[in-house]
Amino acid sequence: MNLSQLQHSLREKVIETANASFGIELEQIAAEVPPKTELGDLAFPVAFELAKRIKQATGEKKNPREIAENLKSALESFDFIEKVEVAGAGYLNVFYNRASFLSGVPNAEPLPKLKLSRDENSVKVCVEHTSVNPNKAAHIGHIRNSIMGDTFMRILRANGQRVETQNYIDNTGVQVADVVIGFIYVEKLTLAEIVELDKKLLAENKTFDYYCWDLYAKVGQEYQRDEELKAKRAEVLHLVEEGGNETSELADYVVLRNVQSIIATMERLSIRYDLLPRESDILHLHFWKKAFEKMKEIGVIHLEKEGKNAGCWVMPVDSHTGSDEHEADKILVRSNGTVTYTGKDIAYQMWKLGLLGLDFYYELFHTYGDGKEVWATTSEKPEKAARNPAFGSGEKVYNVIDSRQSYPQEVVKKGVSLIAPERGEQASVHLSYEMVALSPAAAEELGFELTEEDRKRPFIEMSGRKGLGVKADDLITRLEANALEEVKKRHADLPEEEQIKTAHIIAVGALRYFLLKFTRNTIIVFDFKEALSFEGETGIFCQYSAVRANSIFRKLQETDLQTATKTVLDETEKVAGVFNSEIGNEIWSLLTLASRLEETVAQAATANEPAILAKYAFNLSKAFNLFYHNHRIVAEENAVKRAVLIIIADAARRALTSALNTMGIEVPERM
RNA sequence: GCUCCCGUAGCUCAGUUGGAUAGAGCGUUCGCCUCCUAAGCGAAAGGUCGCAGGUUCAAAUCCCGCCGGGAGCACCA
Repeated sequence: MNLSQLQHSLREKVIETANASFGIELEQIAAEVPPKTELGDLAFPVAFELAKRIKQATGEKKNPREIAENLKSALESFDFIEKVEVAGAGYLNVFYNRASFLSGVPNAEPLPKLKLSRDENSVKVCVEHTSVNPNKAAHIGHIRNSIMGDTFMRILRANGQRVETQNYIDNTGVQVADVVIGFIYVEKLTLAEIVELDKKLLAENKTFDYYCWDLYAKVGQEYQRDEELKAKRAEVLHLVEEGGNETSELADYVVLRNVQSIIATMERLSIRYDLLPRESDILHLHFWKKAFEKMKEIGVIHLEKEGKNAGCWVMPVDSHTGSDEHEADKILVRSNGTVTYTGKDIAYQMWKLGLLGLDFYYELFHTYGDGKEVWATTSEKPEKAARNPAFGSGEKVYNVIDSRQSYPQEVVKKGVSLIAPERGEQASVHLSYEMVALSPAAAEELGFELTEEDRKRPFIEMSGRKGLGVKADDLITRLEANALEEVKKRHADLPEEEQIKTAHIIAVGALRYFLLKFTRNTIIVFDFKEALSFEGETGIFCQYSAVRANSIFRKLQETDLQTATKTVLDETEKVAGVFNSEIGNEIWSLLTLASRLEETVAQAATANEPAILAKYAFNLSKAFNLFYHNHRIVAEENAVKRAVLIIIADAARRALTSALNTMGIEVPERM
């Protein structure tokens, strides 16, 4: 029996007993972890609730402690239970039998459900993340999106679901058009010349996406003083959308190179994709037309006859009240007959959920070093028979998009649920998160001049248009360099290749943890000092803790773990003695924390909150560091104590390693 | 104007479906490497949980009203 099963049984028993003894039917009862180990392993504050319910039902006033005493005996009969105490005003505190619990630990897999992720029968869900406009390099804000999405994908997989990861490519948007305008009208380059430029940049060790970053900002400035240039946007945008012309060919190249860059950047952070859906294909394959027909058929949208929305197809959104400035209705088709972004998004969301009745064609986009493939959508049926896996049709779709998009996401969700009420609103999840902004100091460090007013602001929003932001590759490179310096200090004897590899793992751990430790609706005000810190609550702290744990087992004989397992199974009484000694509570608390991994991963999944897992990894690391500091396993002479310590250290390192892997953080050999 | 988010230690943040003495990291002060890695460990100082009401045996958490900060509400994408 594992911990969560035990908890479940205890809960059931409490509910059953409450019904039998007092005739009260409890739906769900709270179980919590007591604030201190001395207070037990699990607490039920259920007696308070019962006292209230009894009073309501019979008018009889009962003391919560008395009620708790009644429930106590019912729980004590369980196998793994050492004792049950009534504490405080009426808490029911449960103490597990430590020795018998420990004997079950060595056989437990750290994340048994992890294996199910390859099960073809498990539920399939889609997670869309990254979706950077392919007109420039990715910055730290995009990285938050990708790390959030990638980690959430890992959490879902650890919970046994099949997950398809999609990175949406908006290749026909204005941002791309802006950079295209920059190339054609500002830089006055042809496609052939751009290709040449690209090669030249490569030779100079510069990158195309960085060049576009600067060009995009430059175009933004040009727009401010050149109205004519700005007027070209609509024309260029139209050509790009239409396809099959010189401008769109140029755009295709710009998009391709930027997408390649973004994928390379993300791979540095261990982030990969299954599919790159392209907006142009949604247009060319007329996804919207199909969705539009369905919406008209069902009557969820209507043609506005009069008023300022006359001639538009609109969908009512009841969560928004209308005003003079803003209508309560959302326009999906403009009076000129073209579809809005939100309209397209509804059609696309339907495809993701397998509700549209249309599909893309696919082509191989890229193969990662280990053979894993990324596919992209296309509009044309490929000549050779496609050997791509089936894409889309998720039971549930998670869109990782920042909170500023909450309103359009709500409209999409609403629209889809109206078309397919059987799937409802819960099929579409907007995994929203707050933006990453810059502290005024960080903005100045990047060379931006701030006004007095700006300096007083709590944060400065990043802006691709202004070229203001911390580029992802720059930050990763800086973290790697700092880590390498430290690794060289500590492990001068290691071959350089190893040092670089270690530094890379450390840098990824630092960055991923940094962006995961904040809950989703906290605005991250980026500060270089904090982001580059290698001490305190960091990914490095967690990695270091795991590395130390592993170093214990490097020092031990290979047979020591087996011997310890046997000892723990055979010497139950002596093991109990160890737990009853003065170190008992401390080592036990580490063990129970380690055993809570599975529960924590599940919690992170249901709460849609990766930060829960990050906090867990940090707390587990902290607890292990304390344990490591207090006990010398290798030198321990008492065989039983040594065995207990070994089993606990092993449980802790397995749980920690799994937790970190679920966050996409590796544990290096040495650091 | 309307909707949503935030306000917890000097700073940055956690705080489970309401629960026991409100926690962590950084910073400050003071200790700890003859010992499995000091990227570590320990100790001290630091709080009117924005303000004011309400519900409850119990409120940082739920409700109402204020105050302060942010985002969104396009025939833009």
